[in-house]
Amino acid sequence: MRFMTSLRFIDVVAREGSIRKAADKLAITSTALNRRILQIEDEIGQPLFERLPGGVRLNTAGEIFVQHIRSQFADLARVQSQIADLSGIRRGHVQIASGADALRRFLPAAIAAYRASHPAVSFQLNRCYGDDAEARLLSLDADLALIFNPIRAAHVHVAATVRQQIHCVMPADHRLASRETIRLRDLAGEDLVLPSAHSGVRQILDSAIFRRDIEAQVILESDSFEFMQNFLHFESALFFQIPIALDDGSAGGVDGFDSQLVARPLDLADVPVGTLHICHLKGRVLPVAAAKFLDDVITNLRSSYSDLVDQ
Amino acid sequence: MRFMTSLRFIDVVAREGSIRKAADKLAITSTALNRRILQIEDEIGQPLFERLPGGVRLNTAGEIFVQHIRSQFADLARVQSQIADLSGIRRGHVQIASGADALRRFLPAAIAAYRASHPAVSFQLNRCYGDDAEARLLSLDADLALIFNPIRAAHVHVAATVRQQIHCVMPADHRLASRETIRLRDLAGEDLVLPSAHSGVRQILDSAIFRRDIEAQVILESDSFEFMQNFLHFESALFFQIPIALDDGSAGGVDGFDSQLVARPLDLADVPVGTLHICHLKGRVLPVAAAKFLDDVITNLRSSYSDLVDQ
DNA sequence: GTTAAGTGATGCAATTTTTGCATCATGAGT
DNA sequence: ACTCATGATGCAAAAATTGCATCACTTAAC
Repeated sequence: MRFMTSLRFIDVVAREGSIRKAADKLAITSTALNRRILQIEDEIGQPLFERLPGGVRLNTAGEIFVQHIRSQFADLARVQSQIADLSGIRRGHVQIASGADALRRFLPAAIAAYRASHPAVSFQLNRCYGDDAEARLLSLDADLALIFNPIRAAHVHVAATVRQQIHCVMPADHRLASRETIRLRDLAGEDLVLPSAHSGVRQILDSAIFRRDIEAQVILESDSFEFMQNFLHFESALFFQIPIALDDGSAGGVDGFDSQLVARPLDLADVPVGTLHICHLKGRVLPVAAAKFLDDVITNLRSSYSDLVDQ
Repeated sequence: MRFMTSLRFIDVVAREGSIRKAADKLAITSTALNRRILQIEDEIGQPLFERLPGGVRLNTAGEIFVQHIRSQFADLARVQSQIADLSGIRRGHVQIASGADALRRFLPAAIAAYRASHPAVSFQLNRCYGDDAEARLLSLDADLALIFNPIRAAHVHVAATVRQQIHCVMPADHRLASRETIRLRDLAGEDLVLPSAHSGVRQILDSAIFRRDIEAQVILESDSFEFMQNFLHFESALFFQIPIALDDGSAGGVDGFDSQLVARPLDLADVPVGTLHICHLKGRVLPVAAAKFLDDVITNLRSSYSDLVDQ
């Protein structure tokens, strides 16, 4: 898109924080890039960047303008996918920011199913925590976000939510494996494997465990669910996930280990139910591909979980 | 704005329906313009215009794209006014589509009052009927619309409404001038001066009068309220307006005639109350100037009319 | 202090892009 | 058949963009 070049350049400079670095990335000289920026600033009538000794940084006007630029790019993508839809083939690119939970099992299956009927649609998945995901929505680096977390930012529109009770995962021969539900007091003396501090699961667990002053040993902390789950086959411990991150119905674990692990819900009396939020930026018209994929996701979730709430 | 040139060109071509005419208007050769369009179409990957023997016309893809272009321009205007606001002075341009009613007295006063505190804001007023106004909002040729009419289009957001009872205007010495309210049956045998068929006032009157089969003589029909009102000083007749089009409180008519005319409301039992809608395009972020002016308008209306309903 | 390494800005020449002229091909109206 | 309009295209002139070399400046390290 020739006519967007200057705007794209400004976006890159804003991200890189330096004209020279941005120029490298864009494969042009810093001179040319510098002049394009000066020209735009001249046309706007006000500088967009502060010149610092170590580079450049957006000023307030620049923040406003760059946000405009990003929304133009996002809208252009929507227009293109809409135009492509006219010729029958759905093209497009869907960018998703998701927590590790939904990335494990749910999204791979959902995306594959969608691509089966729309092979010209490509996807980009970025794993991130709640704050990141919301920032990505705002900067239009993500079309959709799946966050197991309270939503903080006002600019996020929640398209649907699923209530997800935290489950305790353990080897099938663990002494707690026979319980229907796990009480927090049962965790006393146990070895725990916990997700890292930013995780929504962790935050719920922390507030529940610390409030009750349970004495449990945290032997391992990781941001990789896969690592933690596999670790359990070598050392007996407890770790925690929400249903969407577990195999739901599909017989046999992906990695061949899962059959030796069982998941039991934490008792609702001890640990509040969490909520998975499916969101996009408020007020935004999504590209066709993203909008339809969102529909599919909600449909999938509705068939898998009774606790789906549209909003 | 150098970087918007090609897009602006496409917009003009779409409006003119001919590359050559658009080129004239843009003060360039048709060759250059033609090539820019071919280049954009090449980048989009699909033609945007149908080539007809008498010129060009947008195809479906073009409709989508031009709508995108217009929203880009509108959003750029918003960004510029927002950036200008940072430096203390509010700059901007507010485009208003309004029926003749509000254009008479209310908008001149409202705009003058606003400009008194923000002299760097310019205005463009276009008089039009309901359908036009809604189309202008959609094509982003208008930021705000004041329509005395039912709203038909789904893309319009109604920021506020004011109920306005139709008044009958007559010479002060008319036989009906002594009545508190005018009944429709009083109009039998009278000479009527009616606004033209597209007018909201006319539509309400038509359905009320025709339903009751009143035999009144329509001696004059015009789309100019000023003409109709002044006509009454030369020939005795009845004509109709809503309060916002009449002098509200300001002593002495603008044209020096008004003191000899009186307005009496039509009885609510005969003629339903109409609604003035103050609207903008749904989902749109208005430029600062337009948003603040809208606030002012609503504040003004609230102080003048008790029947204001925010939405 | 002094130096070195990073930054953005600027004059000038080479390059690329855009523009305008002349012209062609096509279709509608007369 | 003719005229008048339209958009498309080859080619040369004009304009804009780019890259090189260099300047002015700040920070960090020595």
